Amino acid sequence: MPAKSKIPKPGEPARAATINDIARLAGVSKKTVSRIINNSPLVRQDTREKVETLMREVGYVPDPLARGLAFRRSFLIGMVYDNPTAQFIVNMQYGALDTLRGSGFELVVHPCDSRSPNYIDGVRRFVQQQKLHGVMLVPRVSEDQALADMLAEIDVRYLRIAAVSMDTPERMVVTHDHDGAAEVADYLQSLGHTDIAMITGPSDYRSSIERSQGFIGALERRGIELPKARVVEAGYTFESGVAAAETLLGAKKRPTAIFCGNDEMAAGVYRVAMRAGISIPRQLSVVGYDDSPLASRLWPPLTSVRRDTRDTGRISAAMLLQPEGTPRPLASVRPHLIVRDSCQPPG
Amino acid sequence: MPAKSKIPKPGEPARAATINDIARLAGVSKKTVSRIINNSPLVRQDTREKVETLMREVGYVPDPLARGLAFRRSFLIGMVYDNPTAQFIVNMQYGALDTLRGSGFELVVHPCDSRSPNYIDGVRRFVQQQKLHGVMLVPRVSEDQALADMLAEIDVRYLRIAAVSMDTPERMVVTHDHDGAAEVADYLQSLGHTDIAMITGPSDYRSSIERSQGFIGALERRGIELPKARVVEAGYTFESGVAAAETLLGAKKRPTAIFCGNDEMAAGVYRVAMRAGISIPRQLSVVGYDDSPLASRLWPPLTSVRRDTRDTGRISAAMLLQPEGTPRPLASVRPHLIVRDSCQPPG
DNA sequence: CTGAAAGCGCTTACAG
DNA sequence: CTGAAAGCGCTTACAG
Repeated sequence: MPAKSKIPKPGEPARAATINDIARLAGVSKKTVSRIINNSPLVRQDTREKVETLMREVGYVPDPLARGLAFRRSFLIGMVYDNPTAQFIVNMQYGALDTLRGSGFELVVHPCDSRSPNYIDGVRRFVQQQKLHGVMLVPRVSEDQALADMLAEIDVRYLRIAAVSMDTPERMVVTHDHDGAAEVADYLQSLGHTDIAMITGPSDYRSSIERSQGFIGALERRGIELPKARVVEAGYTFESGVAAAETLLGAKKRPTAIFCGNDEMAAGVYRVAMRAGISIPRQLSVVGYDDSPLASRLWPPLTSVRRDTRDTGRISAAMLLQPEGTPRPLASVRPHLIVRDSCQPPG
Repeated sequence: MPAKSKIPKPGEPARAATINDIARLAGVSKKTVSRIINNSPLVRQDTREKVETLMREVGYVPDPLARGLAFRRSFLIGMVYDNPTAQFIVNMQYGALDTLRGSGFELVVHPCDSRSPNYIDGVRRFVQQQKLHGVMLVPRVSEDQALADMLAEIDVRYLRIAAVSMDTPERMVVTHDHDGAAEVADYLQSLGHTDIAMITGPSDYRSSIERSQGFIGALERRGIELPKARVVEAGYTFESGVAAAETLLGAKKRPTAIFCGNDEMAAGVYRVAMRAGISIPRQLSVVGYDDSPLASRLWPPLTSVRRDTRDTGRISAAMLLQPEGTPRPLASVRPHLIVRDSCQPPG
């Protein structure tokens, strides 16, 4: 045994306790302490209690760096995303941290550009170098099968948040955008609208496809057909919403209601309507998706589909912390319509 | 020496190279490799080049967990904040990651509630358990001297982003909110406004104090006095902006221009003006602060003070990566006014 | 249920 | 300028 001074000399800063200190003070081997840290059942109940009390008294917390080195895996959860909506990202982070807090795990963020050709390489380096415990994949990167394949190949746990299931249940949290959009269709139909339009997000986004199909399908079930000219694809941005609205509202006969694939594009519709002197909701009803802070800042306050992003983050992180191979049903979060003042029956 | 098989058997997953592999392949000791990793000058140039080439070929990256354990310090930068504005937080994260990317450091986020009595304890645990390399303190937590004192006491590097300097230069990035607000004053005066009002943020926020004093001081220098009744304190939120605007716009004689301490509160003024039938900018000029996405979504687009948050994040992270004790002048980012359509000369 | 030995992949003294 | 030994604080086989 190397002669190591265990007693800090007076005036010396109090060194944080280690597993050796706990073992010595409790009169057990460090292996037993390790078993307790890792919740092994192979410890007598009274031994466990004695040691746990001691750890609490001393304020002992195992060093994640040392554990990580021995485990070959850190105590970090990565969040990978490529999303322009700040509030969505922040809520997702809050949610993940709600469940991580107190668990000894921390959240490492990794925004990226999924249009860049080597972004998957960037994620791989991130995950491998940091030996991440698991990765949360947020839309739209969550929809990228090549990314998921890469992660599976290097054998790292990941969780995909997406509009529909596209992986094994233990790797998915499904947000049911289809149903959220269908609820909008039902609402507009119930108000009496029949000449309805939609501004969709990019057609290579799964969320966008689901919102469009959910909306159009539900209208059809209620006997309302959406002509091709009433569906305009845009880019989920304010500017693209403006352009799409100009097309739609510049038509000889204007629709009486527009459903937008997100709130940003709905704000674009507001802008064009304002400039053209079209009154919302008197002459035009508008619905968004996201229920972002923007929705309630606009005038009139925008009716929109809320998704509980923070809860999605909570659930996702919890699934990543579960012991591997835990069988479980598909996890879901459900959107719902928040009715404000941007719709009324057609004039 | 333990007999360890260095050659992976065929079919075995290729184990990542370690410092031992590099040392053996290069024919030097691992200590020499370590010196190269850590940029020690005590290595002959040709040795360095030979080893660096090898590392590149093999794709060797030192394990941050092992280095962290030996250094007693991780390769993680923490970002601590308590801020309701999602875009601000996200931009700060982007900025920090701009400089962290490729450095081997990663960003760990830690939102918190500075009103909670034990939040400082929470930050301490976060910093100590993860053995963070450094911490970025974003407003408003950056203004909390008790937090900074705690971090100094446990001897961890931190960096404070704040409206004015309140620490040693190597620990500060100053955002000069005073000057941003003064620019607004000059602008409104130049348009001819004399009956001006201000909605301030909370008086215990340094940013709020600086914006108020900067605004009021600049007006005074131009001969315009702001009566007490024209300055209303609010809470940096939309709702508080609505309440403050009701007070200001309900007065017998309305001001012709209102400067708001942030865009959220300016959106509140828009809301009240809209409901009261007061036309912006014809009957009322409005200016915000932040230049958030909201500013350009509102109608009319809001004139606002832009702060380059992403750049602030970049600079802050860079300062945390610098070798300790690097002398340097005070770091600054400067705000500037973005003129849109929410102001005109008083009618 | 418990423990002694070896190892995870690095760095820090200490020599030379 | 370079290296052999010991250590950072944990866990994984392997024994008992």
